[in-house]
Amino acid sequence: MSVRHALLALLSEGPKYGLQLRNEFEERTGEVWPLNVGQVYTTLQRLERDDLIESEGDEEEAGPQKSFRLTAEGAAELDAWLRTPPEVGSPPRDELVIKVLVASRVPGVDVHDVIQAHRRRIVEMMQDWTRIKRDSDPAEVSPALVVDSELFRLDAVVRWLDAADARLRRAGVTPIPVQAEPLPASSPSRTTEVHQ
Amino acid sequence: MSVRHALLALLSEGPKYGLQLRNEFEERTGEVWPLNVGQVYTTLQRLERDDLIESEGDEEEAGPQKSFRLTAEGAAELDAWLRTPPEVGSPPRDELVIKVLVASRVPGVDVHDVIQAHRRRIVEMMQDWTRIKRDSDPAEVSPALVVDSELFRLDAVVRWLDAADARLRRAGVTPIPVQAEPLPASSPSRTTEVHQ
DNA sequence: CGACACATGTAACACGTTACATGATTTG
DNA sequence: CAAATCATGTAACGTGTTACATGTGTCG
Repeated sequence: MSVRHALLALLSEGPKYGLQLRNEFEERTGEVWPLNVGQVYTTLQRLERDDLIESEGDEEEAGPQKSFRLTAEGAAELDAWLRTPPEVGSPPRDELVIKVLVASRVPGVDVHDVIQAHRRRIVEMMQDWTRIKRDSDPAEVSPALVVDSELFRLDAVVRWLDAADARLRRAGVTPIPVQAEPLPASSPSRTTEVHQ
Repeated sequence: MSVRHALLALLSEGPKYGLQLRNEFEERTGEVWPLNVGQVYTTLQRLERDDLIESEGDEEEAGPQKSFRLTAEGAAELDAWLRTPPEVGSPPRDELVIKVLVASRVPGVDVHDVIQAHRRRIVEMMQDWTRIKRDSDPAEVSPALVVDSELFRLDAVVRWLDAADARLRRAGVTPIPVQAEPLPASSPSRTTEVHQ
């Protein structure tokens, strides 16, 4: 739902058209979050369908640069979105957490290897973002905020990986050996051809 | 893609059927991440279509409890997923970051109010999760890992909100006043009725 | 029997991504 | 004029959500 409301917010400054909205969105995020143009148009269609925006086609009938403007309903929706923090509920599923949870029970896989491999990559990413932050214009606030958010997020991931590693060691989790297969005594390179 | 691979991982322990997969998934996440049964079935269909799993319908033709088992291809896919850290690329769009980015330019909205309102809610959530963690069985590793990940994540959000607040103050961002409208001298309670 | 849980599906929808198609306008 | 860029759209696909429909087995 982020794009939907982001478009409403951009339109609160005045009427804009599709490509312009995409460009301004990417400007504000310092090109870190590219936004597909197609999605802008389909989202605009849905917003117009829901009467949150109107197309500025009152006098001029068609032509390129089809502007949209906020309706009163749209302004209210935007206001509610900005002021209302998210409800308490189930957090979104985190792929890395699932990976670690599940890795400890997959035969032939060592969770700690998985954790360390990911930890190394996350640290690399943090170095990349730090470099980007260092080389960027310090006067530009928005991109700095985006990079900051990513750095804080990745830092939390590293901390969690360390905590998870420790917790799993404490619990004595050890790799499950790969199942020795009932080989038919021939064809030794078969892996999972269980079709009898 | 998390569910897809999670199902592969669960199936790596042996053949399972739909409902069982959902139950085991929720068991491991301590009911924090509920998983819709419908999604399990559609995901299983796709996995079978992609030859990553096979249905165990060799002898018995139908009946409830339709089991699936990993194919060699599925085992390889699972292994690759577990060992391969994510590619460096654009991080996912974060709704809260977009909200803050965009709030500073919406007329009549004070970013700092938005930030503080969200900060309060996040702290509340952290207290909730801490309570859940305290009241849960310390021997159960998986749920603790899930709760930890959420606590680390929320902590990072709070830190970012504080950093963002400071950065925006430093940059001297102040609220944009609501546009005084060209009123028709009557009906003073109109808000956004721009239709002339 | 009737109600309830188990078990498998399907339909409709929202959102996101990539890719392609089509005009209009500018510019070499 | 031809090519590039601007601008608007559409199509296909994957993933996720909610809700509904349908059987089957068990238990009071």
